[in-house]
Amino acid sequence: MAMKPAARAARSRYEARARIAKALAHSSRLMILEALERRPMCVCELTDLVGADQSTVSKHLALLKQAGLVEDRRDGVMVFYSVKVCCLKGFWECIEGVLSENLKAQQAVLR
Amino acid sequence: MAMKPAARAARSRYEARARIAKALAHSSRLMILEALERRPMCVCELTDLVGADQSTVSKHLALLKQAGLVEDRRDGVMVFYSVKVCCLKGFWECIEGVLSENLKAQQAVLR
DNA sequence: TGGCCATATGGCTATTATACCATATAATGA
DNA sequence: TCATTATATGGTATAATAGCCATATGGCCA
Repeated sequence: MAMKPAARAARSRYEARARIAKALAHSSRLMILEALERRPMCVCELTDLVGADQSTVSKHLALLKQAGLVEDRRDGVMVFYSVKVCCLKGFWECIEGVLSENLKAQQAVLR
Repeated sequence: MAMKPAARAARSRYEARARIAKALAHSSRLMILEALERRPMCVCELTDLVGADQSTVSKHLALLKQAGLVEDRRDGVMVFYSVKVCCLKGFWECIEGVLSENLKAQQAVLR
């Protein structure tokens, strides 16, 4: 049976959201994002930071860019990436909130 | 070469965060979370909502529970799930913020 | 122009995620 | 106890992701 139009619209809204969440769902990308929140950095610097192959980091950056989370600006030979959105604070708070609640729950079990 | 202790600690913090983000990175799970923010629901109800196999929904719920995002309570034959953390609002705001900025950027290109 | 540096992309493999089906488990009531 | 209903789990096929290597691309300077 075909999905009703309203259900289909709701589904695609969740899919759009999930695409953003997926971009945030990798430790290297989280590391990159937090570094870029301090200041723009070139790929080489981020490659050092992450400690993976340059091509791997480049692909992570392409993915973050595709999600609209970062933007790039070429300066000579180097490409500098910077955070594009100003609303990641809520995300970090959410994540840290969950982690601290999980920790509390775990401690309650041990006690 | 071995990673320095500080770098290792930072990495594992990002991995913990990424585990939470991964749990949020699927449209069905986002749909489930938003539904559960309104009220607790049993698996059967969520199965109808999501429109996937019952076993699939059950696995999504197990994953959300494992991440510490929801909790379950058995009531007779049924199991009711509810949102455990109170900090998802920041997440939704973050996601919607990104989506609306992406939309703005897209419109600017067309103009 | 030719060589060099930084970055991006294609190709491949290994791992992980997702879905469904079949079936196990748990609780209830006849 | 047995059948029934709700949920969870194991198996398995397929798709998506992530990593590295090799190489292409783009810009700079001799």
